[in-house]
This record gives sequence, structure tokens and C-alpha cells, in this order.
Amino acid sequence: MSSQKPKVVISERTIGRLSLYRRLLNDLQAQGERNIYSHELAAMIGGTAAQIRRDLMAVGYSGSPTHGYDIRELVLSIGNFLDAPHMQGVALVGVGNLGRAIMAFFSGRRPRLAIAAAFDNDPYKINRVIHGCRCYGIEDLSRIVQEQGLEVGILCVPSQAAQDVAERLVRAGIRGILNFAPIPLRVPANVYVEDIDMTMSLEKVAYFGRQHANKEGLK
Amino acid sequence: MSSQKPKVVISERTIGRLSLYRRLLNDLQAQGERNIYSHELAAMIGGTAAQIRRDLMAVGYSGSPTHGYDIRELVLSIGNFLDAPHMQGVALVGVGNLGRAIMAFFSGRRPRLAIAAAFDNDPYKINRVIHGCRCYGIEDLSRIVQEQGLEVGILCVPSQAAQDVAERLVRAGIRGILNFAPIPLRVPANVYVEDIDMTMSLEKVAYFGRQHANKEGLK
DNA sequence: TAGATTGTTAATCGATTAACAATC
DNA sequence: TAGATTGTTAATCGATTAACAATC
Repeated sequence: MSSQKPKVVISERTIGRLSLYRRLLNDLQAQGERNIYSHELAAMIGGTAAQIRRDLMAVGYSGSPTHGYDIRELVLSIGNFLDAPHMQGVALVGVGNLGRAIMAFFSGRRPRLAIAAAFDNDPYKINRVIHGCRCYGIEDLSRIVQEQGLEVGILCVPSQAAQDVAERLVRAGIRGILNFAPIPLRVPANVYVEDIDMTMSLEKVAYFGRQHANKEGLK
Repeated sequence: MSSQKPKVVISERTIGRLSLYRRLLNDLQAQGERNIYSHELAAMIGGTAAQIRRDLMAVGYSGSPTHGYDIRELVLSIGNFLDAPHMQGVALVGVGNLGRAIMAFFSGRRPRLAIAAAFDNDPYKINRVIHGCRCYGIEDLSRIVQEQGLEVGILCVPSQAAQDVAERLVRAGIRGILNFAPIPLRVPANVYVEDIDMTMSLEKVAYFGRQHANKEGLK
């Protein structure tokens, strides 16, 4: 017996773009818009209409040649595709400046994907409630992750501690890590890691900004 | 008369990886390592040796078949390639939780690419010095950017303000923007934008973490 | 020297773009 | 209906990987 779903592999970029589409569509919906064409969405994000149509095929919702895509239904379809059928709790480790800013950033933004617990090894932070989220000691990580069924980890500890904390998260059962520490993590193949390397990004901006400025200089 | 440099176009990913290589090599150098082979570096970052060799070709430094790459010289070569011949000052706009965390993060990290001025429209923040950096009102943006010759912008204002601030940065002469606001910016073609979209990244982690966990469940 | 690694080209892979019949 | 847009396949593009002669 073969698998029930066709099980098409969707690229990381497509998933990222779907996340972006949904947010833009939500805004449009809030503004009272009812439907949208692929080329209109493309103009908003600076992409091509063909790419958006291909991305939207993945979520299994069809538009109409005469009316484009129904925004409300499209948002729901993207949600069905992107979101888990259940709530996914997030564990954040490292309640420093960056960790607290991230907690503030995500606070109240996505209820189905909210930071449920924070962890640090600073005794002064343990048991405090920061941006609506309780802070625990690292030694409680495994217990809390399992008790609360947390599935996603955010890593914002200093580089030296990152690999150790990543391994603790994996041992606790976490299968997806958003890593802000500017070093590569070694994790098993069944764990997904997304790196946000601010130093790398800033250096890219400095490099290409210079190139672009030169371009202008050369007319 | 043709251009003097061959002017090979280097991909964004290569530039990003060079930034990472340099950081890892710096750490190795601090640990007393003298030289390294491409496959050793590959093992550290989880890439392939061939890719690293190809990336390093771009910086114009050659290794030796017998000794690999001299770490000290390679770090210098990557620096020559990646860094501007002059200091590049950075203007940060939006001194909220995230903005302050970013200021703290970059404080003292790269002297040649340091945040030189911060901007906000909150009168309470203006003229304060935060993480060693003075905060100005938005209305002073253009003047300060030009006086100090700032070249790079970091945008961490709320989404609604992002497009307006981006345009102010461009008018002030900024040609590279690191954008933390979770919306696409419309800028002229001679301006380079790198987006750090934390919401998108977290949703990717939630999605693929789930897939990876399922993979395990299916053996 | 022998042998592992390098620089560099050719083959592969995957994602984007173009094209177009089907559709409302 | 006529016509613009859709879903979907084919062509293109670019980046990664494999291969291998040159090299220390």
C-alpha cells in the first residue's frame, strides 16, 4: 500500500514565501480587500507572478481566472498547509538582551506558535516572568519541554554555549531550532536548524551596498 | 580601455560563507592553529570541501597541496576581499527592544563596521547614549549620515514605519539596508536590502521541524 | 618520490522563468 | 463571447557537486 499523500517535497524558500504571503494577505484582508491576482501580489513583494502561482499550487488552493484568489480562503489554505493541526510551543534559551527582545517581538503575535517557556542559567532571571513568559533554569529544560510538549527551540545564548544547549534541546525532544548564535550547530539529521546570523547579514549588506553604490558611480 | 579587474560576480551565498569562514578561522587562530585543509573546514560547517575551495578562489588566495591554507594569511585575504578599504559606519533606526539588543550585539564586535549612530522618534531616547552610541531624532538622520559618512543602515522600526524610514535612508545616501521589519521594502535598484524576517524563520522551523520529526516516526 | 590536496573545468542538480492550453 | 488569468509543463538559469590534471 503506497502513501496516501503525493508527498511533494516543498522547498525551504517556498515555505518561507508562503509565510510572507500569508502575512501580506492578512493585512490586505484587514484593509477590506476580497481578492487578489498573482501579479498584484508579485508587485507587492517584488517577485514574479509565475512563482507565486507555483507556490500557491503547493497549498492546494485554486484561484479563478476571472477573480484571481479569494484572500480569505487563501489565508485559511496557507494556514492549513503551514500550521500544525495542534499548538506548537516554543522554548527560548538565553534570556540576554537579544533573548528578551525576541520574547517581546513574538509576544502575542502568533498564538499557535508562541514562546511558552524561557531558560537561562542566571539565578537572578530564574522564576521571573518576562514578557508574559516564565524563566526557568537550564537544568529544568528537559522536564519543562516534555511536560509542556514544546516542539520548537530558539537559541540565543553566546557562541561558546550554543552547541551544548543545542544538544540539550535535541535530547529533550526538540526537532526544530532557530539559532541566533553565530556558529554552525552539529545536530542529528532529524533536527532542522535555521540560522539567523546577524554578523553575516550585516557584512553582506556592507559588501553589496558598496558594490551597488559603485555601480551607480560608474553610471 | 577595458576594466582592470576581471570583475567576477560573486554570489550572495559565497559572500555570506566567506564571512562565516573568517570567523571560524579567527577562532582557530586564537587557539593557536596555523593551517587548515578544505575538508577540515568543511567538517566544521557541514559543507563540502569543493565548495570551500571554490569560495576561497574568489578571494584570490591560494593554498598549498601539502599544507592546505595558512590561516593567518587566509584571514587577511578574506578581509581584503570582504572589507571596505575604509571604515564603514552603520546607522541604526528604531531604538526599541530589538534595536537596543542589536546595538548590544554589535557593540565592540567589528570596529570597522560599527553602529555609529542610532535614530528614534521618541523624545525620551533622543540624546541618550545607549551601548556606547548616541541616539538622535529621525529628523537629523540625513545630516548625521552625511556628516559621519555612514554607509549602511539597520532598520528595526515597526512595519508601518519601515517603508518611510527606508526611503529616508536612501535619500540620505545609504546603499545597503539590513531590514528587520517583516515587510518587503521598495527601494531603487542601486540599494541592496537584506531581510531578517524572524517570523518567517520561526514558521520555517516549526514546519520543517515537524517534517523531520515525522521522518523519524516513519523510521 | 608517492600521495594527498589544490585549482579548475565538466556534469549534475534544483529552482526560477517562460510559455501556453485550459478556464471562468 | 472575448480576454485576462490560471494551472502546469518545458526551457532556462544558476549554483552545487564531481572529477581530475597540476602541484607541493
